[in-house]
Amino acid sequence: MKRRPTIEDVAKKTSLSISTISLVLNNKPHVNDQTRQKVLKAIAELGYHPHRGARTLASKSSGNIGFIVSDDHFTHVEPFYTKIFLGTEFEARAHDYYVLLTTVAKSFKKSLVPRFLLERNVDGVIIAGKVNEELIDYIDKLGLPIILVDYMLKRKRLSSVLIDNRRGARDIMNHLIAAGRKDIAFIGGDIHHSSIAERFDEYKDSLTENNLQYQPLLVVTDERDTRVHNGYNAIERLLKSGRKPTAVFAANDAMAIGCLRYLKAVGVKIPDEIAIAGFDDIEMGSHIEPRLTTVRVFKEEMGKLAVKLLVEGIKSERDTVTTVHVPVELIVRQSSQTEHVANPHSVDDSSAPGFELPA
Amino acid sequence: MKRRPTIEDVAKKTSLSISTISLVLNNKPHVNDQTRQKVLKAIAELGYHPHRGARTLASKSSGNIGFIVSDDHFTHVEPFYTKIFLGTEFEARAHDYYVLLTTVAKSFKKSLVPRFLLERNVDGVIIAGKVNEELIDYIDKLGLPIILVDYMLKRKRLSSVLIDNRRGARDIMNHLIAAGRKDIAFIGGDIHHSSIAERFDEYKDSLTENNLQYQPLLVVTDERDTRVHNGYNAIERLLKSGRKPTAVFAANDAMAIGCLRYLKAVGVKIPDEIAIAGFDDIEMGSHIEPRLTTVRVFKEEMGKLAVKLLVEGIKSERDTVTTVHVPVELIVRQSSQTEHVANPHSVDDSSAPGFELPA
DNA sequence: CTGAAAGCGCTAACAA
DNA sequence: TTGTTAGCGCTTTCAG
Repeated sequence: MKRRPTIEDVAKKTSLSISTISLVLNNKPHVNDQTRQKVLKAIAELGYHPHRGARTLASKSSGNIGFIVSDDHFTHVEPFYTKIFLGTEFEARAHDYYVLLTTVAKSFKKSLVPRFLLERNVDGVIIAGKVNEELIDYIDKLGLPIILVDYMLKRKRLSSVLIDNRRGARDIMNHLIAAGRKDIAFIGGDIHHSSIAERFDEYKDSLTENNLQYQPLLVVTDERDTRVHNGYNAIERLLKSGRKPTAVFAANDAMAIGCLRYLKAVGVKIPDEIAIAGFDDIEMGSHIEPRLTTVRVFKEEMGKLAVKLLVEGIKSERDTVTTVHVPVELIVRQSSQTEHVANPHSVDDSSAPGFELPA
Repeated sequence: MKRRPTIEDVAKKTSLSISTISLVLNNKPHVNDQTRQKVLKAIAELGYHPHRGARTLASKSSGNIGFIVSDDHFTHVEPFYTKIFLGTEFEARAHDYYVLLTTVAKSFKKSLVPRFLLERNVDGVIIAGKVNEELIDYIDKLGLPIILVDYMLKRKRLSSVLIDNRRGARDIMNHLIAAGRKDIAFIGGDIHHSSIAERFDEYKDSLTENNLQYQPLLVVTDERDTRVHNGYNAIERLLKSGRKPTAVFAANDAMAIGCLRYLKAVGVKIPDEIAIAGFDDIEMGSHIEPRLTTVRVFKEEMGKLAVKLLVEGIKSERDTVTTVHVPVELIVRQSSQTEHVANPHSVDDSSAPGFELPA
C-alpha cells in the first residue's frame, strides 16, 4: 500500500523547504503568492493532508474541544443536553475542531479527571450544566479556556452561555395571569441548579409585581431531580395536601409532563381546571395531549455559541469573560389555552434566529 | 507555571531509561516486577500522564474512533441514532478511546470526506445507518476497520451490528393476528433502508404463514422518510382511498405516532377500531396517549457492541467479519390492547440484557 | 530485562 | 520571502 504523502514529499515536489510548505498550510503571511499557488497545486496533486498527531505534538494544540456534562444530567435530562452537544459538534466542525464528550460523576475524585485533560488532548473545555466545582477549578488551573453552558458560578468569573430564564419565566407567568389564573403553583426539583433557581425566583417576583400573594403551600421544590416521575409525585403531593391551584408552572417540560399525567389520571380537566406550562421545549411536549405550553430554549444554538466563544478564547490568549443570555420564546399550546388547531400535524419551526455574539 | 512532566522526568527520577518507562506505560511484558513497581510509583508521585499527541505520532494510532451517520438520518431519526452514539461513547471510554462524531451528506464528494479520515485521526470507523457506499469503499481502501450499525451491504462483507428486524416484525404480527386483526396495514418510508425493508418483508411473510391475504392496497411504503408527519400523511392517504384496516404496523415509532395522531384527529377509536404498533421503542411512545405498542430495540447496546467489535478489529489485524443480530423485545401497550394500568407512571425498564459477542 | 538511538510528521525560531 | 535546524514526547527496533 502506498505510503501516505508527508510534508516532505510536498517540499521535494515543489523544490521548496518543508517550512515553506508549513507556512502555506497554516495560512501564514509572508509567502509569495506564486509560491503559495505552487504549493497548493502540489498538495492537491499528491492528495496530501497534514497528520493530526504530528501537528498536535509540534504545535501544542490538539484540535479538540472537551465537552463535559455530569452523568446524572445526561441521563436525567438527556434530550436537553444532547441537543446542546449536537450544537457544539456542528459548530466545532466549522472551526476544524472535534468535540470529545465525557460525563463526570457528581463527586470529584482525582482518579476521575477526564482523560482528555490528563493527556492534554483538548485545547479548551465546554461545561454543560452543573458539575463539581473542584473539577472546574482543576481545569482552570490547567490554564485551559472554559465556557459554561446553562450554568454559572458566582464565586468565579467564567464565560457562560445562559438561558434567559428570567425572561422566559416572566412570559409564562404573564401568560397565565393574563388568562385569569391566580393560584399558580410552582413545581421544581434540583433547585440548586442556577437555571431552576432563576425560574423559581422569577415566579415569585412575577407574583409580587402582579399583586398576587406568594403562597408557599403552592410550591414544591424539593424533588431530587427534574424527571417526569418527580413532576408526577410533586403535583400529587400538592393536591393531596388539599391545595387546588388553577395553574402549574413546572421548572421544565419533563416535570410538566409528569404533572399532566397525574392530573389526567385523576380526571382533572386541562386547561379548564388547571393550566400547565413547562420550560425548555423538548420535542415530546408537542406530541402529548394536550400539547404543552412551554418556553422554547434554543439548545443547539447555545452549543454553537459556546464553541464560538471557546474558539475565540483559545485563539486570543487574553481571557475576556463574556456572558451571553440566549433569548427564549413563549410557546402557547393547549395545556394552558383552548386552541383550535388548523393543521394538527404542523411542526413548530425550531430554527433559531441568527444570534450574534456581543461585539 | 510548572511544565508538565514527560517520560524523561520519570526516567531520571527512577534512574532508568525512557524505553523502560515506555514498556511499563504500555503494559508490555519483559519488565522486572521490581522495576515496574518503581516506575509506577514515580509516575504517581510526579503526576505523570503520557501526552496523547506524542503517542499518536510515534505509535501510528490515534486513540480515536470515528462515528459516521448521514445528516438526514441524524436529523430525521435523531433520538434513535443519538442513543446509538451515546452507547459507543460509553463503551469507547472503557477501552480508552474517544469517539469523533461526524455527519455526512447523502452524496459522496471527495471534498466532503470526514476530516478525521484525511488526517489519520481515527483508528477505526463505526457507520450508523445508511451512508453513501462510495464513502464506505473509500474508508475500506484506507485499510481502516469498519463496523456497520443498523445497516448492511450485500455487495461487500463487512462486520455489522443489526437489529433482529425479522423477529420483531414477526412478534408484532403474531400479536396483532392473535388479537383477531386480519386486515393489517403496513406504513413505511425510506424503504431502501435495510431495516425498513426487512420489517416489510417479514410483514408479508407473516401474513402468508398465517393464511392471510397480502393486500397491496393496505400498504404504503413510498413516503420519503420515516418522520411523524409522513406517517400521518400515509395513513390519511390510505383511509381516504376507502380501505379500512383493523390494525396498522408502522415501520417505526415515529410513523406510528403520525398514524395515531391522524386517527385520533378523525375520531377513530384506538385500539378498538384500529390497533397500532410501531418499532424502535423511542421514549415518546410511552408518553403519548394511547401508549404505543412497539418493539424495543436496545440502541445503546448496539453502539456498545459496535465498539467492542471495532476495538477487536483494531487490535487483531486479521479482519474477521462478524455479524451480530441484537435481540428485540415486544412491548405491548394500549395502542393495540386495552390495558389496565396499575401504576400509571411506571417507567418501562430500559436496561438491556447483557449481550455477549459471539465466541 | 534494560538502554541507546532513530525516527514519527510537523511547527517555529532563527538565519540567510 | 524562503531555508536550516532543533525539537515536540513518545514508541520501537536493535544491542547489550
